[in-house]
Amino acid sequence: MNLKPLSESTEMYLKAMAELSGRDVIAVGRLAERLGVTPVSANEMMRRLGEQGLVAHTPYKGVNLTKKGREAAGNVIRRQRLWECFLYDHLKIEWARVYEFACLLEHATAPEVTESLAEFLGHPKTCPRGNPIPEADGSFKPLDATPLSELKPGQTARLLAVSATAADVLKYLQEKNILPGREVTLLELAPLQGPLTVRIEEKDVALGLPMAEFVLVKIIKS
Amino acid sequence: MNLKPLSESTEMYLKAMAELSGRDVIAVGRLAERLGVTPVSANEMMRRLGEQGLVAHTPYKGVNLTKKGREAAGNVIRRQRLWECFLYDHLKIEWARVYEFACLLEHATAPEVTESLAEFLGHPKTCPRGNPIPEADGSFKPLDATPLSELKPGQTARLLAVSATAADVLKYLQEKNILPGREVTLLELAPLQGPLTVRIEEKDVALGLPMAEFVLVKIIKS
DNA sequence: TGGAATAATAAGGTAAACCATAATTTAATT
DNA sequence: AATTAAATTATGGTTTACCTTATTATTCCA
Repeated sequence: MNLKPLSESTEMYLKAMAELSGRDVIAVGRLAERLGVTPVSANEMMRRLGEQGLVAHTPYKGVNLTKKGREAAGNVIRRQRLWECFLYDHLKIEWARVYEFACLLEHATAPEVTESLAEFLGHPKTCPRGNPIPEADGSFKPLDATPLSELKPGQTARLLAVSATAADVLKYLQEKNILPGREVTLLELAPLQGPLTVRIEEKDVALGLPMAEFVLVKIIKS
Repeated sequence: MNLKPLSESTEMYLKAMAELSGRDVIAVGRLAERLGVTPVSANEMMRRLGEQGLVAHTPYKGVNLTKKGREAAGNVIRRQRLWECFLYDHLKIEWARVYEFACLLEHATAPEVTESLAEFLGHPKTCPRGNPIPEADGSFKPLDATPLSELKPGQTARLLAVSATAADVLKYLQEKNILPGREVTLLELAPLQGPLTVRIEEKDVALGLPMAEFVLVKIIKS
């Protein structure tokens, strides 16, 4: 299938695209922002990935992963999340830092190692952030969940996953106990994109709207 | 200490130098050969590493690691060999392939991860190839051993370590059961740099002289 | 001491993935 | 329809680590 191994940079782009796309096209600008590069750089990269058949680019509309690209992205995400499990469960690395360390390792992992690791870990279904781990063939589907930002005041939900990846965001969430498995109740939603106040583990925590979008929940009580 | 992380390429050069140097200077040509680059490229790299204070280069004589370079190399080798342990003991990766996979991982391993891994593994002293694992501070000393190539016919020795790294060499050694811990007896040494014939695990095996230099033993019976 | 082999340097080139700046094109909104 | 914002393309530049070919310097050995 894949003749050449993908470059680290390529893998990062694919992963970002998979994490970003519900199913509609992705604005190249948003992608650039997420990866911390200029729109010009992201555009150049989209051309390259287009030539490799990994992404479909409709100028002025946006980009999308092709079947091949989606599969490659799934593989990268699989590796990443398996390493997250290992680092968290076995090496006892701090929850908030697991992502960044796994991100380094993911690009240096041969397929044989990935599958042996999955075996070693007992084929986990989710990473410590609660996100599902793609199958060995690269297939995956997005988590069926609601962003915390869409909760109505008074509703209670089970925290399913944190899709954030930025170290400072993860650090904040860890400190405030906003972790998968916990129960959250939305107490108040300030107007004008204001912060949400949620109750979690007996404590009240304020969350900005953008951060609340990274927190995925399943409503259990209205 | 180390402000910037070293590049992957830099790490490979340092590691190769540490593995190559008994204690005397290393000919740049030999280094180039080992790394599979041209002498010109290796020379350029030596200039760069010299500027960073990692190697001392005496033109027309050879290169040597500085204290700083040796420490950095020790760190790289430590990471590498810890991963070898993990891949072999826990992931059950084939002995001959452990080195190459660990080599990929070593460049993507943060110090926190290295130390947690060491802890997880129970602070092993040697890698599956029998080579000692440097300390957390990067210090290490070469194994006190004799190359198999220096044995006299009739002598028996305990196999301590395999310093080879090339995949095909490791594969051959694995197939012939030339592994750390085994007992070997040198049966015959053909003249003119000819092959050695050794008895190991009840079988007779022929080894070229260059390969025998990669096999380190401790003589136990003359 | 004179070559041969080895080492070093010089000069110019490649590829990937960035960058900035500026110009152009398209889309979206009023 | 005109304006503005966003996306794209064009140019030219940077860094790292390679490469080739050619030239010069040194060391070693006979």
